[in-house]
Amino acid sequence: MSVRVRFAPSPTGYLHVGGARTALYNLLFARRNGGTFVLRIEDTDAARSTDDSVTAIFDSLRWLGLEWDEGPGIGGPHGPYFQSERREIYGRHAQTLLAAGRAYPCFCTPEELETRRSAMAARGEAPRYDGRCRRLTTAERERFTAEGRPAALRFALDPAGESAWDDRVRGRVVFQNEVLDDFVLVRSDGLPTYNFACVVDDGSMEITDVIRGDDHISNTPRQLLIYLALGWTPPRFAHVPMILGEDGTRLSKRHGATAVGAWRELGYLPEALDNFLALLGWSYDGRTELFSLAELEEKFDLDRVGANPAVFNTEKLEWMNGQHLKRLDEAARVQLVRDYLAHHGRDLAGRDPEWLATLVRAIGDRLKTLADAERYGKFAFDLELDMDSQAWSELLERPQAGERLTALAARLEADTEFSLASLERETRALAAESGIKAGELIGIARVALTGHKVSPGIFDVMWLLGRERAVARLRDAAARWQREHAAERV
RNA sequence: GUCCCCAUCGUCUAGAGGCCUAGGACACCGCCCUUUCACGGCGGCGACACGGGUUCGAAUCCCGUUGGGGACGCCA
Repeated sequence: MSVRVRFAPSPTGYLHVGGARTALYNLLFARRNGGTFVLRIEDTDAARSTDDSVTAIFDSLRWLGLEWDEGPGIGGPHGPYFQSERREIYGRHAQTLLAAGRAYPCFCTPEELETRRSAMAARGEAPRYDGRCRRLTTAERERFTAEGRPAALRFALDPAGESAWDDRVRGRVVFQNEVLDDFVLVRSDGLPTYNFACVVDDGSMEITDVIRGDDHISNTPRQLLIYLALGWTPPRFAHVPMILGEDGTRLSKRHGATAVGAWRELGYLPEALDNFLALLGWSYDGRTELFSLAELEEKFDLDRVGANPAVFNTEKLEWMNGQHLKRLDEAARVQLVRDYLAHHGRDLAGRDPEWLATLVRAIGDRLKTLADAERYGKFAFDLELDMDSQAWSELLERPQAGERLTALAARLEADTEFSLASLERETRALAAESGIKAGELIGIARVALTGHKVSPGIFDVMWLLGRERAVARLRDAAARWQREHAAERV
């Protein structure tokens, strides 16, 4: 039987990195095995599900390159792919269980259940359903129903025996059925609960392998029981470990950027994020770390997914993003930078394409994220210079900096060629004539031209600014230097 | 509290009884390259949680302890 896997997010927020990794593993497993990757939206909780979330999840998945083969917008033989549109299907299977005596109506109200639960907790007992409605006589049931009391449907659990499975990442996992209780299958409003909907859907969609976060491990025995009660063969399960925040606790909002969209905004590449996420729990050979999505599709293997939780390490992601950026050819890199800058409010429409290409080339490997293009290109984008105060006070300490900047300004003004080569020639010649090292002159020029101690190569900087602006900035800095020195001496 | 899961450098990991004086990567620290930073090269720091077994031999297998995580909802 060919492999069928699914990613089944509930649309109650943005796609976060944990979900993205689960989706990625499912897709990789499907691709590697020539299988089908299904997307299903688990929106049975009407109060918390939103259309915006659905859209955001689709966007993030597509951005990451995780295109589904079957699901919303694409269709397929097992639709619909929104749980909210599958009520009749759940109802049908609920009837089957009811008729078979594997489920029974429960008339307990949420308030009653809550009261009993807290009483049990106070006594130090595990909070479980006490089975009260299971013991109702037929007459009582009929009476309650006639009274119009709302009923949920509960699973009639046999506490004997155990539920176990061979997990593809953890090996054999065993639960004694007696630790479970008569859990709810269908809520009194007629909507299925997660466990029930999940089994009905995975079963009817012919899912062969369920790959999900290990926070679902304790749901698995219940789901197994439902499969059996329905007379279905359960899929294979693979529970992948959670992704934790830097402090070792479950990743959440307070850990900063956790949404896939947030990383996109920060200038990260989808392939870098895929690569990084894939390695959070999976390894190829312990040495190779850089993979494109295509390479992951070819090499991913569930057998090499570890069982221990992984901390999301932003620094490594940044490094990896830089590596992916480096591997791009220049045209692609320039295009990404252009799009990113435009998206973040930089109007580059009037710029010569070659100018931006030169900027990107000049930034070179400093580009770890697309946001670095803004950081290192700011000196050239803005008319006004953004002077770093630390850099300036250091410049102030350089002997004769004012005179040297003035002299450099004169050289540049006279340089009719104004090419990378001529700029370098003129700058080095001036340094030689002044009896100082080129590095000294370049250092002060860098601060004068860019306002920072770190920047792209200085000749690129000059060229990117153009003669007029470069000369003006050198003169401005020279004047300020003289002024502040004069003031100091007084 | 009950149940389940996990346990190798700060972090991600390799390791499936001898190849391990435990390998790689990020981060960090030196040195080299160099106009700075970054990139690249070289080197350094740095881990088998603990205690019992099993075995000629254990990071690897078993048990326990400790620590961490998760689940105990008419949420998913």
